Amino acid sequence: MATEAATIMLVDDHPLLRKGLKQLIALEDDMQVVAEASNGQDALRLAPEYDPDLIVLDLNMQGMDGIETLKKLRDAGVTSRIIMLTVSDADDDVVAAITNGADGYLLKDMEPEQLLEQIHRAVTGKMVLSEAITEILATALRQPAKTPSSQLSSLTNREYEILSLIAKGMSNKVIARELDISDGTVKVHVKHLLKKLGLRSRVEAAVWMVNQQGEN
Amino acid sequence: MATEAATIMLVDDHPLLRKGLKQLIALEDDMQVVAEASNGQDALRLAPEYDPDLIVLDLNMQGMDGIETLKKLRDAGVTSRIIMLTVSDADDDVVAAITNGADGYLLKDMEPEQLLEQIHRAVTGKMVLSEAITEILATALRQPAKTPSSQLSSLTNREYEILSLIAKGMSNKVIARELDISDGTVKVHVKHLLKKLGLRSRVEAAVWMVNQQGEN
DNA sequence: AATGGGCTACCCATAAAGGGGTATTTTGAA
DNA sequence: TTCAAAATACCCCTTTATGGGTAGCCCATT
Repeated sequence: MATEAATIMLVDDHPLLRKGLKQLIALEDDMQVVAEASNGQDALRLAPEYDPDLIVLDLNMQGMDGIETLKKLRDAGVTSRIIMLTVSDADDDVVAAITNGADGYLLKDMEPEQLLEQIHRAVTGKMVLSEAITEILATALRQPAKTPSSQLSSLTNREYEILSLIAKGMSNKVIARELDISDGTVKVHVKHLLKKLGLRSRVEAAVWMVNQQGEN
Repeated sequence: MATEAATIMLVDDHPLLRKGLKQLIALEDDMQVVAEASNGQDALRLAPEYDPDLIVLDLNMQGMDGIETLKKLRDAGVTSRIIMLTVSDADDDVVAAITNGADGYLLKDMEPEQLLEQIHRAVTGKMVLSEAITEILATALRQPAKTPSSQLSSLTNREYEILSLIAKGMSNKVIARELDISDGTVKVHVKHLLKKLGLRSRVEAAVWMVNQQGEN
């Protein structure tokens, strides 16, 4: 990476934005765009093929959204640095992105020079965050009660109940019998609670919950 | 104990369950709840102080679990009769409870009347077991070989390593990449470690491991 | 009356996990 | 050196889990 130019893949469903970003990056002789994708599926296919140093991922895409793509990329073993690029500064998105393995979160309304500089920093392994984003994260961190990544309080009673049972190692079927509801319904609650907490599996949920309980 | 009401201590981390059980016992004029604890530590402190005739001990508690609490109580010289109350009918738990000095093992899904009757029997010195439990014990007795609950020490280095990663919430695929082996091999190790520990799923394994780590 | 959240339950699909087996290679201890 | 355990990797199969959708019902707020 020292002598060779850093490889970058762009993932955005707006051709114009990709083109602009590509030209912007082309100005730098130590970075080059080696792949482009207009959706999550293509990104998943191309990432392993090109194994870029950096992936710039749009958060707001049709179909598979950025967070979802991010998750799947990490699941697929992609170790490239990944920064999210978006117009949105929704708190939840930021937290979800970071907790799902994003290395940065930049807003599209940044000045091009600044954006380029941040991409530089990202390539060198630093976590990059827009100023507005750092505030959001800082705010989230200042609230000691609920952890940044996940709000236990955002769960409904039922979801919390089911999370507790997961943390005892129970399967959906067992939980269903325990609560006297169908296992399909349990699945729905699990689905929702995983999304709310930004976790990828019941195992993560169980571990997280147990640690949570242990701390209090 | 003949003329006076039998004294009982409840140990369960669910306040609701304690309350319900307490009210249930309050219906009987020959038994009274003299102490309550929501965790193993409190139980260890209160047991010598109140020296109850009977201790009803929840198996599935956060932090120090029921089995561990049971061991420590016996180690501390507590001679009260102790019955385990639980939702779990995991074979190993039953065996572990009995071999560690429990005088009974009841399931929480019993009918209240039946539960009360069993508690009565326990106070009078009889060993009480849920029906489903007796079968498990019988089966276990037929296989004298392997020791009760769970030996971390019986795991190979690789198995322990993988168990630790499971306790971090990782999937087999992720673990495979982490250790640079095939995910099929990870499955084999998981299979073996679950069998050795007498657990039914990676979630149980994760929870068990996290608790294990928290205690040490 | 209308809206929305929460709970229930199902549909569909794919991915992950679990449990049995065989087999090769490596490693360490007898 | 010989043997057994450990680690690796695959085969088979079934079960669980996950993620998307629609939809009805209840209840509270508007």
